Amino acid sequence: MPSSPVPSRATPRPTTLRDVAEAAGVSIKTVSNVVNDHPHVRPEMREKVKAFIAELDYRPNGIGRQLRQGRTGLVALALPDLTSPYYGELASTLVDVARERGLTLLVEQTDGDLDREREVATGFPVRLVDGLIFAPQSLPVDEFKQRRDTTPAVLVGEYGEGSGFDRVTIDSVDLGDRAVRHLLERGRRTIAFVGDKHRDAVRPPVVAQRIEGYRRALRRARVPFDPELVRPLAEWTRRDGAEGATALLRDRPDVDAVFAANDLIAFGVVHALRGLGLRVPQDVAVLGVDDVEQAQYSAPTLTSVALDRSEMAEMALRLLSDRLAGYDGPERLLTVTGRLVVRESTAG
Amino acid sequence: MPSSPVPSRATPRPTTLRDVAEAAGVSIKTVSNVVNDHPHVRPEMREKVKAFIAELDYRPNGIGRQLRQGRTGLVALALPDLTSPYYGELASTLVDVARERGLTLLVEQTDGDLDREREVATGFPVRLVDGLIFAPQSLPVDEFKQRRDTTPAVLVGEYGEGSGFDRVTIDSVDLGDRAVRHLLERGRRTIAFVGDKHRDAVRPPVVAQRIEGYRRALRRARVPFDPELVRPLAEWTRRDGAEGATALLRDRPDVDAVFAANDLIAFGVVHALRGLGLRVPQDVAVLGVDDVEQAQYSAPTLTSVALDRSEMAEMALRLLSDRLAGYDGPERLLTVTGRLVVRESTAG
DNA sequence: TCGCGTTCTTGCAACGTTGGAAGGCAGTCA
DNA sequence: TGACTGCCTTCCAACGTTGCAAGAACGCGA
Repeated sequence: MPSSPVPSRATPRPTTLRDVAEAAGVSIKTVSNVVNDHPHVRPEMREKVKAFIAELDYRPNGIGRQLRQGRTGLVALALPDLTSPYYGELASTLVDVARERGLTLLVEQTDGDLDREREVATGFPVRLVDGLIFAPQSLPVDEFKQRRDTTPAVLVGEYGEGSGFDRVTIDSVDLGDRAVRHLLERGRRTIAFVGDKHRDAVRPPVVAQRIEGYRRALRRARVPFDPELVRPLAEWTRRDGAEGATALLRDRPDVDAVFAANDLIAFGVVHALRGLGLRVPQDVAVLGVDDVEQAQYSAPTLTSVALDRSEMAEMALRLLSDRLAGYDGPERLLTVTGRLVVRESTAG
Repeated sequence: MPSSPVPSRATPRPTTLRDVAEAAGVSIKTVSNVVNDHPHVRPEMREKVKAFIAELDYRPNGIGRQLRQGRTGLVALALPDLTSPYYGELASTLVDVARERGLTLLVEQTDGDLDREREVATGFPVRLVDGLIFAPQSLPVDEFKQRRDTTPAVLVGEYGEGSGFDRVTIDSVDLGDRAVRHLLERGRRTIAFVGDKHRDAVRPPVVAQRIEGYRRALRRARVPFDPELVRPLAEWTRRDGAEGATALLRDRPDVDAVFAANDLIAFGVVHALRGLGLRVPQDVAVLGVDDVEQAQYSAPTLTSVALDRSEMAEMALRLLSDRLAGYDGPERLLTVTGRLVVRESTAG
């Protein structure tokens, strides 16, 4: 009994070079030459083959091509969390810039979790990407240094000093200094830092640097450093920022300014202060970092230190592209500096 | 003269099955059997090979494997923009859910641009992904319907009625109805809709549905529909929301409530009202859609219609996984309904 | 008519992997 | 000792593509 050939709605086998070649009555290689605009094909033949390509909707199979060429055009982007506006905006510009360079990003979220970051550093269990753009939070630098995976990697963020890898970094000491100097200039003297963090009893570099900048500004202004004003948070979120501010004001009702480690924390802080009946900026000034879009629209609008995300994206991809193109020199470091954007939350 | 064999710091060729096989003195296939936990390998041999795998840091080359297996485990995610909190949060959960299912997402941004969306629909010029999750904005459904690419696709959002594709959709008529009913219940009568939009003189379905819900609620309450209260915006952004609100209040100083098409617009509206010296909610109540995280922390906190992003992500990946697993039935539709979350911006 | 160069086209091999079939070996039983 | 069995290992082919080398067709001049 002949099997009834019911045409399936299911994915038929996609068209391959061979199909086009057979249809056009030429060899596979000739079709390949047409697809890749290689010479040695008569114009009329070229046209003919192109017609068949269009008719059969042939599109090269990336896998075959990449197997042959040894590269995929894929780059892994590993960052803590796409939902935070900072990383979301960074990822967004990275996707665009990568596209311009003919690369496609593939996204991994680590949640800043040590194990997940370790996996990323070790290398994905299956080799698929040509490169890695990585924004680690918890991973000890020494561990990353011993990475055996040989695909080029670019580190983004304050993390990675001494790792030997290309980096796009932020001068967060300077950033903290500028932020706190601004608050001091506005006459504030009891300035809290909200967003201290520890991983295994060590401050991640981003935290250490922002606190160092904070202390540097205080020192210059001869305002004594008060450890009680440096407030820890479990996570840099609005929620924890709000909780942290509530605790801060219970312990130290005398604070007149808050330097929040990022804008999300700052939003949480403002929210909590409002709940406590305190006015921003009259009673307490608040300043954040990242200058996320929302900072221009919050009430009050938020003073923040802006970091140029598209510049960072450009830099990261330049570093990576050079490695992919074979650059084999010593690691390179590009640094972004913050720009203070003054708004209502620190007025007066 | 012998060439000096300077060990290059450049990417050495990664370890392959062949390397491991040679090192261990067995055949390639035996190593492959060990890697894939296949039978017919003596335990001691298995251990021995595993030792060499670890020593040489062998990890299978994804391309070779996928070429053989005909699939990549990659899924393209095409959405307008990662920076918007709604899409950022959606992408974030999609990435996580996909990971659980052994899939990796590869991100494309369309900016809601017709040409970019057309490219996505047509299929990427190089075949690389097993499936597509797509949130279109501008593409006419008829055009998508004629898509020749045979990789399974799932549409996310109000878009896609009659396309014949699997969809995860939002009941935005119901959503608009609930939102406006809430405003009516609070005694508001002059309710504006901010966020009308046209593409080629046609409203995208998301807009059409929210406006229909708005009108339905008015009709039920016997409040006459006033076209002047339906306000167009070029983009659903904070900036345009603010501009739209300014224009609205100039034309119609009598409005007592704004139903914003999404939360970003709502933030812009609140910002503009504040600039005009109007109080929210006393003078004008404001309500948004999406219930982004920030809605809980803005001042005033924002009433919004929540959409369960993780439910949507689960649904989208379930639909897609089934197709990848060979499901070949008719298209399926899963619908998410909104949940009103009442906060300060519509109080009193 | 032949040889030669040019232009176009084809065949072969290889990238790294895995399924299936075939091969080798040791042990068991007659 | 030989045949058989079962286990372990190897060999072969194929996935779709492209670089290289070789082959075919053609035109032109001698």
